[in-house]
Amino acid sequence: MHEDDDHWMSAWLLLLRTHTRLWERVESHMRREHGITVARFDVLTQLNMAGGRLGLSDLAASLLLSPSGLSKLLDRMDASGLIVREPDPDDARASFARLTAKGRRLVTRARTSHHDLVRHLFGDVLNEHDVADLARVLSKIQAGLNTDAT
Amino acid sequence: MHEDDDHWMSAWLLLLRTHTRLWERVESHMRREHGITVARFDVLTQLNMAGGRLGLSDLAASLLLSPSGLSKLLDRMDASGLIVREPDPDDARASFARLTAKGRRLVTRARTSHHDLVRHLFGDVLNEHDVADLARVLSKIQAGLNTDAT
DNA sequence: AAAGATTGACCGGTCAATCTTC
DNA sequence: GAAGATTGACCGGTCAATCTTT
Repeated sequence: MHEDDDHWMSAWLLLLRTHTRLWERVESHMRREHGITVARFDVLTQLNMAGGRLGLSDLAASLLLSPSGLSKLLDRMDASGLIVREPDPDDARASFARLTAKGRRLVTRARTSHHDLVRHLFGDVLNEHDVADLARVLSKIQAGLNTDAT
Repeated sequence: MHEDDDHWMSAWLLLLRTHTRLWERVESHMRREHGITVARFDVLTQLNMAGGRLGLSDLAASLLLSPSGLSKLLDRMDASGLIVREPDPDDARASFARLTAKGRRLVTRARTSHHDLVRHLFGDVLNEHDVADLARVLSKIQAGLNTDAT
């Protein structure tokens, strides 16, 4: 009841380590193959799924990103010609981000390759049972996070 | 066989999201309760486990951190009085990082609280079976990462 | 030449403060 | 006053280039 508590810590460290290594792999792949970071790809993906345009607040929420973090990311993506900002005609405080043609081309091209990589990283080593277990456990953790106000 | 491929992507996104939220929780806890970031706490923990002193290369490797990343982190921790650098008498190229008294006090104080938080985040929602499943699946993923040179 | 470490330029992110509009 | 967004100061991290020592 006292030494075995390390199970939780081991699980936490394993999760951290796995995330870091997976992230590195995906990041370097996207950079090498498409000259784009995952953060930018995620923005492009959200915009693409939303039909090409999305309000900044919605975008920030869907990306689990702070407003200021998004603002700066969009600055850099704007400078790279991947997106543009558009005013909201119904509310002068609000803005939209819109995919440029370049941004749309990039996300279209990168989508399949990214999908294949993830399938490779997970599918080559996990069976359906593994994936189900992973999803179940991670969902439980998330539920716990939403519940308690610690 | 074609629509079900999204299982891998869903798992990947769930892993990302869970990691992000857990990290935020732990980070804000450490900052609030101990005035320290997780990155710094991890350095202190490694040094403490090694008896107070560790070579920079070893430290970087154990933290899954690049040499330059560690160098800058140590600069900031040095400025905060948490560690000091020491020359290696046997190799003038190499350096050690050593815990200061302040650093040791901090890691000692924070250790229990950090441990309790992790036990809370995992232990309150997962049973032994869940943890075993999580560890098994994450280990499989890690093994796949080590194997392929993609 | 290779190894250990650092520096400069950059990316991505937070928080607190601010500005404008609602 | 609250909401949407941005800015400045900062943390943490990578990569490429560099310096010193081996």
